[in-house]
Amino acid sequence: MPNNQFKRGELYSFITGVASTAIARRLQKKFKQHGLDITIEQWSVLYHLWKHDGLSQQELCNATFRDKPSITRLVDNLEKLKLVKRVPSKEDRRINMIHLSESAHLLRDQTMEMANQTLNEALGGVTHDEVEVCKSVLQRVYDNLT
Amino acid sequence: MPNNQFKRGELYSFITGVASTAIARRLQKKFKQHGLDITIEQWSVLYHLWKHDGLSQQELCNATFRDKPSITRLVDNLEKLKLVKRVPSKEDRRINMIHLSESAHLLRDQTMEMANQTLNEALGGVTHDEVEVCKSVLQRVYDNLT
DNA sequence: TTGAAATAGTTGCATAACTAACTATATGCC
DNA sequence: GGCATATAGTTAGTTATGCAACTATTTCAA
Repeated sequence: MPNNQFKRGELYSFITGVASTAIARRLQKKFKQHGLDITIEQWSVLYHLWKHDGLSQQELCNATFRDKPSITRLVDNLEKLKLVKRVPSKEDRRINMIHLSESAHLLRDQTMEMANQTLNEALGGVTHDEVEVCKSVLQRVYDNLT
Repeated sequence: MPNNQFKRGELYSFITGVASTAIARRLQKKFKQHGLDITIEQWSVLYHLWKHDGLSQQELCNATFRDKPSITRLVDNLEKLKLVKRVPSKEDRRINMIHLSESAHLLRDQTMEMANQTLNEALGGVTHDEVEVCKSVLQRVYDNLT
């Protein structure tokens, strides 16, 4: 058995090791099975644009917990796929507003259904309250490290 | 408020967005502030070797929830840093046993103290029970997806 | 015993992440 | 007005991740 020295490490190892990649990988696999060839990270950006089209890159950074270079490249790749378009703001020329293309809009329902199905599967046997505690813990850990 | 269609997406987005990279990167930043210049992923491998030296790469895959190429490359980089050494098994020549170097042993106490301190900080205001619920939810999500 | 299947590990390719350094535009103080 | 500072976004360099295809070794069964 590990001694006390390792207790915190267990939790860290668990949080970053389990939750992150397992869910993402599974979702991405499902996407591919359905002929949708985008990465889970690209999906997470589209996800926020589906909720609110025309977000700036900085707003996408905040929404997805990513830094600016990460969003720059994700938007690059989404533009290559013709799913989004950068539109410079007229009020503030430093800002790019990211707009969904027609095909990105069409992708939405299909993708949402698939994602919800997979996430329901993943959350089988977990109560709503437990989910809330889990989210709360993760949020506080995140905030504590800021 | 997002409509129902987005409820699961919120959770997914939260778990993978927050827990995975955001927390890991912030921990890594803290490590760096304390003069420890290894990545959080390298640390997670060392962490398991500190508990049990001489694990095979496959055992490290299981322990860290990573695939084989990831471990191959992490071990590559740890070897470059002279922190570990691959030792072929005599019983089964397919297997590499990963052994800690002297400097890796020396790193241990210093690192553990710092990691525990940082992780305690990260878990400030979170009760033991909440942590247990969180771990339990993540474990079940992981199991559901396996 | 020999050949198929399983297992351990590596390599190539693509995407993504962070840091640091950079450009361009906007803001605000003197 | 003009210069310092802040903000939005990009680029370069390093590390990490996933998948698919590969080699080498072991196991097992016809």
